[in-house]
Amino acid sequence: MSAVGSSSHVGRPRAFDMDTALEKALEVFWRKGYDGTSLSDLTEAMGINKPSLYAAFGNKEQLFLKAIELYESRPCAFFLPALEKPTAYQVAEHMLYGAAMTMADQAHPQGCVVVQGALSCSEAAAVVKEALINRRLEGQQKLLERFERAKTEGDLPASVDAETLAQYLGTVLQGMAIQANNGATSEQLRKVAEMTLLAFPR
Amino acid sequence: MSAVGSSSHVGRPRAFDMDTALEKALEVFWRKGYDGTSLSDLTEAMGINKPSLYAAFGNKEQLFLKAIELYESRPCAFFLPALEKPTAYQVAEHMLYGAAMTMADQAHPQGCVVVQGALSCSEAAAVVKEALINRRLEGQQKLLERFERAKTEGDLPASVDAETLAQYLGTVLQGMAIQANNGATSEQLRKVAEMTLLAFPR
DNA sequence: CTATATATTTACCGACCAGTACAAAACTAG
DNA sequence: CTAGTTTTGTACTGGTCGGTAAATATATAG
Repeated sequence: MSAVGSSSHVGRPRAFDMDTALEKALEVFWRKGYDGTSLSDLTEAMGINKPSLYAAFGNKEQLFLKAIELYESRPCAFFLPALEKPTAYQVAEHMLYGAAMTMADQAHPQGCVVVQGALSCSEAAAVVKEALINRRLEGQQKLLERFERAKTEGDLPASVDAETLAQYLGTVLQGMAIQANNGATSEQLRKVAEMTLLAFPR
Repeated sequence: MSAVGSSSHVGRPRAFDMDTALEKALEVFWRKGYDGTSLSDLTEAMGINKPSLYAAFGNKEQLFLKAIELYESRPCAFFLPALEKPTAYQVAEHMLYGAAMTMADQAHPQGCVVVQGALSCSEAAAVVKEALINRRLEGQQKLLERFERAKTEGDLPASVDAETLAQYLGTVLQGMAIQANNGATSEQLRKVAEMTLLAFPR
């Protein structure tokens, strides 16, 4: 039964596109942080009013978490593919150059929303702060696992401390987010990436 | 004329110590950021009420800026002395180990208030955001000048790009602030500092 | 057409925001 | 003592915060 064919929705159709509205929300959170973003900021940027926002996304907190998911799948899309490069060195290389390119990109706010979205924040932001910490730690954990695999595959010496190596890389990547907020250009970040790789065992 | 001698203040004496009150304010701003801190948070932590705060410190913005000055003269006091070490390498070494020690210290909030006090923030925080960016850039500028001096003094090869070296060090130091917020220990940060120094020309 | 379901608009809620007016309190100067 | 000065506690301001109730608008199902 049931005609599939056309977009079969009962009731008044939504007058905005959820994905582009979420993009707009991400941009505001990215630029202003969770605490610094008001619902008025959001509704204005998204071009909708509050009841539509709440009906579509839950509340401010849930909207933020959905925006972070979008961030990781789009602006920060260089991360996961970099993990699949053939050697640990190339993983680090692609990660660092990808970050240098993305974080200073003038097409969106500078830095990384996972770093700066709720770093120091009010108690009202405790949930999103924890969520962002977990994302950062998960990213570093993925690096660690990749580097341990590299040790078994032989492209990283067995003597290497993979934990510290992953933490070192995480530190530089997160530091680049601050540098981008300071106004650093992609070219400057690329040079920092180069220097970072000098400490990387081959 | 005018008797100096005793504490010659006209009017009702202040019932709190401005310095310890400022310390308390710093701790709140450090933990919650500028946007995330309310005046109630501040007055509660400082043990005073709002009119006293405004009479003594101006307003929230000026209080924050004074707290940052205190931060740089106390918790972050390792920075300037590190610049006076005899070689560029030792400068970097002391800077990195000082940061590793300080940023994960459990005696106060983790990280660095100059990094995380107003990274992404509302328009109401624009002034303090700019002030913090300037502090970060000034710190990096001091590193740059120190490294250029090292080149003339010969303890850094003339071929070294001092600008990139200063930016690399700034990136790692700022990244360590994020790592400390992630829960990294001083010991972990010390290992990151060690690895950072591997890329440092001697 | 009617009934049902969803989205939109407007107007509102209590709570909290940064900041202040005012009067009582506590000190020095004379 | 009185006069002058500054800080204190209390109470309040207009504005904004995140979130919602209720009515209206627009679609589908039959």
